[in-house]
Amino acid sequence: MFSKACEYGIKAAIYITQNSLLNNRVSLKEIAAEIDSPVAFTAKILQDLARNQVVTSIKGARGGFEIHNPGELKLSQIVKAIDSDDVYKGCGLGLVKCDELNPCPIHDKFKVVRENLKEMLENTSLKELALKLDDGTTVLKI
Amino acid sequence: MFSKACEYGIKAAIYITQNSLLNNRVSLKEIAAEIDSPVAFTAKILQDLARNQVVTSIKGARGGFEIHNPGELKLSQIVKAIDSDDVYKGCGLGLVKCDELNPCPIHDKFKVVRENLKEMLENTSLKELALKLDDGTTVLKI
DNA sequence: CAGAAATAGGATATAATTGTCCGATTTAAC
DNA sequence: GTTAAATCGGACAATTATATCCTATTTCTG
Repeated sequence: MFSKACEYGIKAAIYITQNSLLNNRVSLKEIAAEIDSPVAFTAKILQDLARNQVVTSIKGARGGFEIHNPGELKLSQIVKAIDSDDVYKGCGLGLVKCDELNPCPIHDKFKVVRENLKEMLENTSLKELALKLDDGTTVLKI
Repeated sequence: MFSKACEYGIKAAIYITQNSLLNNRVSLKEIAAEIDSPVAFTAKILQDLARNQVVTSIKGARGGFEIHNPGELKLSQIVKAIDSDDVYKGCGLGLVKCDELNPCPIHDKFKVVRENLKEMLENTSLKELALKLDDGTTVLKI
């Protein structure tokens, strides 16, 4: 469904949020360890998210990553920044001009799924996901 | 959502079905032309689908491809054969052991989407999709 | 039986994704 | 100011996905 980069990006954002809610800045190394991802690859993804204003990066000693608007930040923004919004907006068969007027054969059936995914991504905030980590009901690795 | 190979596979299966319903066997070249896909790559995908008993391949002159059970054949079987069923069964964050007991943070929300996709793929027959091509309400390319 | 038309399948090429390495830069702390 | 701890960013490597090419094999047709 999502690329590996996007999976890492979501996990990283959730972990950063969990810590930002406690006013706790986290480093790349710590993030990668906590979400079980390759450090340098995760660095690229976080750079990308920083360029897209999803996370705030602070350089230098005691630097790291923060998320300032976890309640307003939605999963859709992360997915869009990393994978593009084709996953929840594009045609299921990859047609470029698939729409109501010129639909592909699975258009109607796929539209429901796609809308469902879109709503889910647009309505899920990073904050609510981080809180599930806080109360120990969910995990980020294994 | 699906790989390119899977998109080609679905389109090919729909086109083959449309013709099999008319007792019309179709060749690789014709399929590739009709769904606008690279010929040799499409050949590999059709081999794969043939190995998985999704399509029947007939070798030799006047050979080609057929689908014998379009009413019973579901999209899920094609997706599973080409992309594996992880798309509609796996964890949204790629965790190997994500389940009700040890869920990832997006587990509950993603489960709904995944189930939705799964139902759609398992309930959609190739026959019904081919019929939409027949009546001209849908297209396979552009 | 010979020839042509078709799929099968192995080898290879190209592109995209995933992952690594290292030097440059920034900044806090002493 | 110097040093250490960070991110940044460019170059590279490995892996997977996509795509092509060529030969072998099968089978219909004449």
